[in-house]
Amino acid sequence: MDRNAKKKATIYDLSVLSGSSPSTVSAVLNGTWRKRRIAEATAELIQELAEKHQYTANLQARGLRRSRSGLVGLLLPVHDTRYFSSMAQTFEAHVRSRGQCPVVVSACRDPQEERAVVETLLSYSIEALIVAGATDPDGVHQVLEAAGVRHVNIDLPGTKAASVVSDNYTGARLLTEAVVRRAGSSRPLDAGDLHLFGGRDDHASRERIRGFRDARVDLLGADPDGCITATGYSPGTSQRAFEAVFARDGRLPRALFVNSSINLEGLIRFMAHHPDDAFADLVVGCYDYDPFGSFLPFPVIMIRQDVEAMIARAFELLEEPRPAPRIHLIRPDLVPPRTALRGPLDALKDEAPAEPQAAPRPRAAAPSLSDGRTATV
Amino acid sequence: MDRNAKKKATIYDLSVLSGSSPSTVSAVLNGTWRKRRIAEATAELIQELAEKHQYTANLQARGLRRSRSGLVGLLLPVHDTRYFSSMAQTFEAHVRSRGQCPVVVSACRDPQEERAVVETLLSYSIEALIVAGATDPDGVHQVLEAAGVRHVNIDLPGTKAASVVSDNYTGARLLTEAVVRRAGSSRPLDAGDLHLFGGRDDHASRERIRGFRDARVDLLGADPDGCITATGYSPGTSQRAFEAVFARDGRLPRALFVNSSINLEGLIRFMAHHPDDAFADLVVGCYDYDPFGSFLPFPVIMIRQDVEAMIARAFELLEEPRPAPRIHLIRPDLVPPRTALRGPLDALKDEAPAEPQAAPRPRAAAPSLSDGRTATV
DNA sequence: TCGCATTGCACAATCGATGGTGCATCCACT
DNA sequence: AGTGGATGCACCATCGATTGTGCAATGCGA
Repeated sequence: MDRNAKKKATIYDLSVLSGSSPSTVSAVLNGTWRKRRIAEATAELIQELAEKHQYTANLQARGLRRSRSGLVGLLLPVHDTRYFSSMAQTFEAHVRSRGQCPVVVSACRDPQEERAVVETLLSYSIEALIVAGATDPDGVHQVLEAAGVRHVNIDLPGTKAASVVSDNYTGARLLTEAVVRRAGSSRPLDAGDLHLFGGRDDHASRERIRGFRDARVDLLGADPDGCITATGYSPGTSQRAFEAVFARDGRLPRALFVNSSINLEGLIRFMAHHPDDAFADLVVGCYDYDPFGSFLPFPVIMIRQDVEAMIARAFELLEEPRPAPRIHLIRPDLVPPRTALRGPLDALKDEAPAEPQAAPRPRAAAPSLSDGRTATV
Repeated sequence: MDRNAKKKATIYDLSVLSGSSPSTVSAVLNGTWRKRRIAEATAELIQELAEKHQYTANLQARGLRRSRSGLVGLLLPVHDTRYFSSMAQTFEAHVRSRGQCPVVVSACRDPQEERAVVETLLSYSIEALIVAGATDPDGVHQVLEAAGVRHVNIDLPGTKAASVVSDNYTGARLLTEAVVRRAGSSRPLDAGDLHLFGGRDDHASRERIRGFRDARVDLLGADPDGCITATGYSPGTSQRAFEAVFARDGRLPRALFVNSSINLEGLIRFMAHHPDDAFADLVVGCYDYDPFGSFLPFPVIMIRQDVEAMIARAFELLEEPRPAPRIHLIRPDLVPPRTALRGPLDALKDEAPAEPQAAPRPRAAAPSLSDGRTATV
């Protein structure tokens, strides 16, 4: 209640209380006290006092002194995608299990913002950083290298640091093949019936486009122009791209390769404005897995990037003293339409009552919200 | 390249280089130099040197000295949900626009973890914290209050700090009404045909259940027992709950109120194992909006919590010197089936090429992945 | 009882930035 | 020349924790 924020206890407070010196207190509380031959009794006393006064170390001071912070960072392009949010979820679990503190920040795919965010993290003596989907991984690398901070690219590779990347070429081939097979099962598919939407000029998009083209040549015997539309990673732009093609051709292509779930959002925006028969025949392949995206009213074949494996590999690389700046490919999985996969949330302990329970009826008509503590906007 | 992480330049380095004292350098570089009557020429010299040597302040040292860090935190239960990931996205934009550094962490709905995470953040002299969907907001409050750190609950209210919460009662009524209307339009709906799944014993669930019950009585004239199954916020548990009801009744209820998109994931897991006719008649209302969830093959009416408004209000409250510990309700929106709403990603500048572009063909059959820098897993 | 090895701990420097205080210097004016 | 007020900056303590070093007290054997 008091605004007079009671200052947190410090080792100096405890040193006065215990009659020991600050250095002794410090040693006891950070576990190095045996090495410093502190008597067991002294240690116990200090630990009790610490407990009693709710001592917690000032990590800025510790970080300043040790020039390391216990922070491990994940730099994302954006949060609001199941691909990246599952990455954040997985990342946090990994960092926690190593007793460190995860920090997740996003940089909006803006190279300047990426650098700025990394500078900020560096100023907090971050210990390691996973750089996910960075627009300018090498620029970020430069900053991190100069500061001597370990880092690994993930999702989009750089040329100067180790990178963990989905096998986008193989994934795209698989996806294209699956889409062609599915769309061709009703009636023969023409090469011109298969379009790719989404992506920009980044490594992932290039590889996927390459896989798409190769598979199309192999399976449909041709690779006509005008069937690839780069829209960037933006739902709005994607929607407009679909609208444009629809306006031009009077219909959507029968088979779509959608470069990411963000672009798939563009497709459903399009969908919201068009009658169902625009989708009657449609088969979609989509890079990135989204559980609900897998259950749309038309068949959506997805590629699930193996986020768990990618993060695990990234942490292995962070362990290595001098990881080579090469690309580590992780094979993604093809996900048939209407498939509900488990995700990182399933790993959470005790997230729910052990067994589904019938909810108890409220004791009375307790208007728990109408007791004067509420307001409406 | 060098592993010998060149130490970052400090004000002491610059003080030697410039021939001024460290305090002068400090004043120049943090903008207080006019107040300290430093000569313009001195300031310019130091600024040039700083630029040249890429000086960036050690924020841990600054934080230690000033006992504030420029960090603003968001504590989430989980990342991997569009509701919370959109909250993170919105939060970051707000914090950035205030020139501070956003930090997003999750605590897995575990009260212990919540406290621990907050302790950690406190140790970094975090300046303010938004506590979202905390299982034990008052426990968290106690820790924060003791440290004198401003904070606001969001999504789930506490009794001791200001809270910004969706109007869950009204939202649930709206949603229930919409579901009943929709499901009843084909043939009359019986009160027993309407079940609620999901939630646990938290404020949001209680309010939603209250709204659900009230609406059901109003519209269907009864509120039979056994139609509410609390599953917690877990897809797996939800799935099992649907399976159990299905096993018992041989079918799903015709109308479902699903307490959150996490529970809706349980429904699609169920769906993946059952033939389509189990869903022929189904009408679902779901709390939380997920763009893809809105386009499932059966009608899904959703409630979109106004994350933008909630975050905005939360920041207003953080401004206030002593916000009262009351609940601020934000009205959520009813979202008809197959609706694609804009989200925080739409606010990102220049996320894509201005106009959809045809992708250029690769210059050659450049096997950019087969140049020896790759590996497959 | 002397000497030497432990044992147990205190001292003080240090990490980098901040900000209150105070001391020269210079100019203007009487 | 002497006084007074700017002007421009240096000095130093401080934030809290860490860690190398050193010294008193104790124990033990000779």
